[in-house]
Amino acid sequence: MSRMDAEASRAFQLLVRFFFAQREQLPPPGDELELSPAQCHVLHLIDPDRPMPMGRLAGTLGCDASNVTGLVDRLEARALVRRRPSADDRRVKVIQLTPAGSRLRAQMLRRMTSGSCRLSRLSARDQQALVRILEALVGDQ
Amino acid sequence: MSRMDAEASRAFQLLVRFFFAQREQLPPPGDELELSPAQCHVLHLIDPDRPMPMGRLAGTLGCDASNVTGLVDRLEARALVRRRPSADDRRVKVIQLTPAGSRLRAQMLRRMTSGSCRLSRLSARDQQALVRILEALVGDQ
DNA sequence: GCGCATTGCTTTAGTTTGTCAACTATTGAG
DNA sequence: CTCAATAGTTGACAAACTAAAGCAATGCGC
Repeated sequence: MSRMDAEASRAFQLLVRFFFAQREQLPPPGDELELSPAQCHVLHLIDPDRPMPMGRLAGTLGCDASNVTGLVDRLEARALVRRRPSADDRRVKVIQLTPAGSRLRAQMLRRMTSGSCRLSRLSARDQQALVRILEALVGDQ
Repeated sequence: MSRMDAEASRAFQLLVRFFFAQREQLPPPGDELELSPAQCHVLHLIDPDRPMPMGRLAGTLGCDASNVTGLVDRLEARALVRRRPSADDRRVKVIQLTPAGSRLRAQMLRRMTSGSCRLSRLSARDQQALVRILEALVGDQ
């Protein structure tokens, strides 16, 4: 394994570890939030101001479309999300946060990135560097 | 939301996106590897030279111990992993890669961190910075 | 030594997550 | 209009996960 690959391998390992560590402080179990990790991700991905078609959701989550159907079913049953037919294409259904969903999302984001959280204990410099590097990694879109 | 929190929130969002993007290139479906994401993570976490007790596995994955039982069951059924009683404490079972498991792990790591992969397209400088920051984040252990 | 709470793992039962294949409805190309 | 492609749903099933109960080993207090 070359020098670069070793570095990449280590970075990858650390990213995975960080991901799981972060998961711990996701849904304080027994809380009224009570969202599964997958549901958190869906909620996280939908900007309150920019509803998202289910297909794009499946694409971003890297999973089957039929899986998204189930996820959205459960979120819709809890009135956190609404299916709306697209004006452009009647096959498409756009997922929109309800006010309750929007509130819950904000609360979740606050909880994950404030005070007690690992991320906010980094120096401002390191936080910016991290964001810059990650943006390069995901292609920014 | 303060300046710092915005940065942390963005970093978190990017991390999740990277995680899902990376997942795409995990198990080329229909491949002989044929590992589920969860199985990949277990395999990834076990260093061939340093077997790991199930409890620590559960801790790192941030999931219930009984879940790890199932994961290890399936890996053991495919002879990628072995349960061995610990010498120190007979309650503990340490998980050890078999030669086949070790080979598969190496192959997986190679595939995820070489050439085509996003991580290896970062500059060496950025790779090192990323590793340094992530180490601070996960506490290094 | 003896009790007794604790720890590490498994089992059972139940939900959620995820895949695949088949289906419906809509779209768009020819 | 015909036909292939696309968006989403359904049904059947495997895998991932949790909570609760249970078992064996540990270790602490006495």
